[in-house]
Amino acid sequence: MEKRTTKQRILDEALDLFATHGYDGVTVAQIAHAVKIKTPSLYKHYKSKQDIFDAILEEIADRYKKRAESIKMDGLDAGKDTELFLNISKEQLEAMGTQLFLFFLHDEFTRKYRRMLTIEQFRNPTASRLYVAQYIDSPIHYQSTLFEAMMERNNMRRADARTAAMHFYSPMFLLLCLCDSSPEREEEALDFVRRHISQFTEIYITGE
Amino acid sequence: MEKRTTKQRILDEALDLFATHGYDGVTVAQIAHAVKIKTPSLYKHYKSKQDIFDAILEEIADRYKKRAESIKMDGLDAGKDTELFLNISKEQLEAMGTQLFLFFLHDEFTRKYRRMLTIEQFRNPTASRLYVAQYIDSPIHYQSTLFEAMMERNNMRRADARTAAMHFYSPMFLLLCLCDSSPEREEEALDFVRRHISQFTEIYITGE
DNA sequence: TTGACAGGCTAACAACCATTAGCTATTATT
DNA sequence: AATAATAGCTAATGGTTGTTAGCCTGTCAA
Repeated sequence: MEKRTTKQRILDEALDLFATHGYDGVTVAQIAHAVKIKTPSLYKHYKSKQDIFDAILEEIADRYKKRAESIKMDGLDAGKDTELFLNISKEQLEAMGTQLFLFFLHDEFTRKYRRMLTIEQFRNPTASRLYVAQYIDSPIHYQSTLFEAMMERNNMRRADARTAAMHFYSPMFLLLCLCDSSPEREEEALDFVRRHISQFTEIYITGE
Repeated sequence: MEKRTTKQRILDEALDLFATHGYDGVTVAQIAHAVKIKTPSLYKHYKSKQDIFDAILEEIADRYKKRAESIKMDGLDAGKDTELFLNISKEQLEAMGTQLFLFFLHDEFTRKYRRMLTIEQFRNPTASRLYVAQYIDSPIHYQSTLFEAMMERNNMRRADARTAAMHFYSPMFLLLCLCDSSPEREEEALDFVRRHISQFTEIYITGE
């Protein structure tokens, strides 16, 4: 029963357009054309252009909330992943990192709405909140608790965990920005990610 | 004689508007109003709205080019700064880093056009090129040559210099993005910058 | 003094935009 | 079978947008 309703297709196509042209750079006619219906038919599903935009933001917020909850259910925050990190080889860690990076880079929905939030963050307070929460605060907080646990067990060089988290995450963030802007440099970015993780573990992770 | 010509004021006000609303979110009437002239008078100075935008991009490219040239004239790339880094205390380094960060954050022109490039990078190839060059490639390249020199003189832990450069720069980049989106968190970001540099030097810089 | 030009203005326009009204066919409910 | 609701369509509208035409005034060189 959960096919691919028109209402959902409107959101998908609108997101696709907003993600490169921004809210003001897209006309309702363009959205309708992408969905293959006539412009006025859009209004059978959403009461305005702004309403479509808001629905996309809501969808993003929902997905984020659900993901955050599922993380908290998997043991106290990063508890489960701490175990993983402890008994992992340097090579496995590198593979894990690149895989995560590739997911963020390639997953179509993730990628499109990251671009949309990047564009809209300066004029839409909700977009700004979501952008900061998802791409800055949340990853750093997650890595932070992970590293704190590892430091306590002496699996990691003792230092400020939040700073270490930033040292781990921010290169990924920068390379994600690079790839969003210049997708043709993906391979180069990936190479950077690998060397980054490798060098990070060499510096921060104790024992072999 | 180089007062503040109307032609230049148009660029300034247009940049101001483009930096928060994006190209499509700004009307020529808004620009004219900000300059305190009537809309059609704009066309005595620029032949179209797009022409105004292109002139801004050109101005950005010019400033960037000049800065790059002046760096290269100061000895071979980062040669001069290498000396500085060698005979600098940890505290001085920290102060230098925060000062540089604050300049990028507070300098009005720098800040506005960074925001504009952020918004326009996905639909304008020139904006994309400038964004990547100025905020990713150029800083990393600069830090890279600096670190290479320092490693050769054993002033720094030997490692891949480009990766080290990313470790040094990317947290600044992330925190700049944070402040652009949430200016009220500047103090927190600044604290992060300090701890980052402090932890970085502890890890990478040899000797005291 | 004359004349060219720069730089402002008002008036106007065609194109485009988001949105509404109202018709119709299909589907679901009673 | 009758009815209501859904979701598409065409046509139209009022407002806005970028842009042009053409007028007027002050400046300055010839």
